[in-house]
Amino acid sequence: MSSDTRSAIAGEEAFLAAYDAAQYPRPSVAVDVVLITVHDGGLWTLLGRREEHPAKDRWALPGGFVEMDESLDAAAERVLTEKVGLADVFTEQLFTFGSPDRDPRTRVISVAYYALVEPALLERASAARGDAGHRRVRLAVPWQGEAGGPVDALDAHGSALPLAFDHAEILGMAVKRIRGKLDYAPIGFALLPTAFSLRDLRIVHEAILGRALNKDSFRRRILDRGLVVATGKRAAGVGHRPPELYRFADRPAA
Amino acid sequence: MSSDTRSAIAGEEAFLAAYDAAQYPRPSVAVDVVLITVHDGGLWTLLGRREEHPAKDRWALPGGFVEMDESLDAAAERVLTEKVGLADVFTEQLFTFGSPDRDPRTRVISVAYYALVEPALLERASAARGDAGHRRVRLAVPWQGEAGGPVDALDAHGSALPLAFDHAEILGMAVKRIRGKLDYAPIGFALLPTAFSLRDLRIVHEAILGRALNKDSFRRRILDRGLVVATGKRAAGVGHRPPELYRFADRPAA
DNA sequence: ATAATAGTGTCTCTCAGACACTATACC
DNA sequence: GGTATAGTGTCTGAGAGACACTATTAT
Repeated sequence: MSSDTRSAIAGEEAFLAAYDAAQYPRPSVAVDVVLITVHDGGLWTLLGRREEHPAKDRWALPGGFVEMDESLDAAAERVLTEKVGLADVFTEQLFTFGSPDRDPRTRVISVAYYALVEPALLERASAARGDAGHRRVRLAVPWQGEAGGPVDALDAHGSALPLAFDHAEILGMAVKRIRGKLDYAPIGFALLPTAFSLRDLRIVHEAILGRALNKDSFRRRILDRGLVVATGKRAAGVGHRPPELYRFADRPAA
Repeated sequence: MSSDTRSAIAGEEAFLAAYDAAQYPRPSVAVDVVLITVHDGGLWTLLGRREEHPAKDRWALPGGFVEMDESLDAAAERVLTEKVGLADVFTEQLFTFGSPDRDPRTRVISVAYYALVEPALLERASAARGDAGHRRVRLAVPWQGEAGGPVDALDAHGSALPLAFDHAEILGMAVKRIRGKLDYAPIGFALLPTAFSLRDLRIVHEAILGRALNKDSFRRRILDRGLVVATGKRAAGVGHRPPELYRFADRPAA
């Protein structure tokens, strides 16, 4: 090690020792997770009714503050495990929301994530922790394509639930991102069980895109890309000719 | 106003008055801006040599801490004005980087932005504030398509500059995002002056994508989409047949 | 047998790449 | 006139939509 390098490191150590992290005011940083599933031909997410102020009695995404020693990804995973009871789920960072007044308590910057999960898993996780108050709710997207904008969450009667903070915007950003990504990334598979028919996959795509797709060219496009592999099995008891079941090519057979 | 609503608001006010924002440790939040321009057939960005610890003598993106009363977008704009001397530039949020150890001082979460600017503007801004130490440097992208990964910044001799913190990752994310967005968003125009030839636009696209494009089908694709309008003017003094100059259809003629 | 969906074959349309050809300003 | 690039016309191949047709299972 050169003398130059040694003195440079000593300089840095001295600097760090003298650095006072508390000298500037700092915001709180949270993660919020948009958990998306496809069920009954539509998009659903998981929301919890807030029992405390602020935004008491409004519906909010599962979230939590980022610990000082965990990465953002780790915080999102922790929220999924602790608040929803889900692990090993496809999760990606979405966008960071940081309006100064988005939370009335104090400055809270929220790093939003989205996660994709098959309906059966979400159902099980949601039922197992019903006490936490999280409920699966249907999304109503009021725009076409990738226009973007806030998205409503509907209760069982089809009325829009009151959402906390800017969570309608976060939901909208999640839908926009997933729609855009569907074209070139194999994200449909994260929303399906290991074995699925091409019809299942098409319904997932249609739910994400919010429009009907051509049955024949969808089939050909998916098969031509080689992303799915036939399992040789067929669905049973469907009331008509049973479809071949496929699996995602990068996922080992069950 | 109902009695219920009144008491709910009183409850929230009491809650907020009692809320102690300092009870949990909080990270610092910064914005870093990847300023991208196309020049000489390649991608360039603006970096400054750090004069202080940490990462002294390494090269860093222009950035700064987020003030408590400004939005993230406003912080990015402020960095562009104060540190680079640029205003009214196409700017979008890129990604948020939050590894616990990315900055040795303390926990710093960085919300990265990218901005697109035409080379003449950047040259002027960079020259006018040469004292700040920001320099335009060429980017070398070591991967094809949208594979992603860190990106090198080269000095005048073509050697990679030592970059501060995780800024090589941030640069990589910016290139990846711009490559992906080029297909469906009219971002090429932000990198060109008001009037430009289709050749200029193609060179911008080629620099972003890192590969050559077919001249004829590029021309047709751009014209068919109706994104550009002929100005009726032609370039002069180019040593060969002068091309028609176009302008972006959504931008008024100069 | 009927209903209902799975799955195939084929035609057309659009679009991108390839390539040949003409056009035009500067030297 | 030579050179370099602008710009056009046309062919081809890939891929998506449309549609007719056959296949197969449950009832």
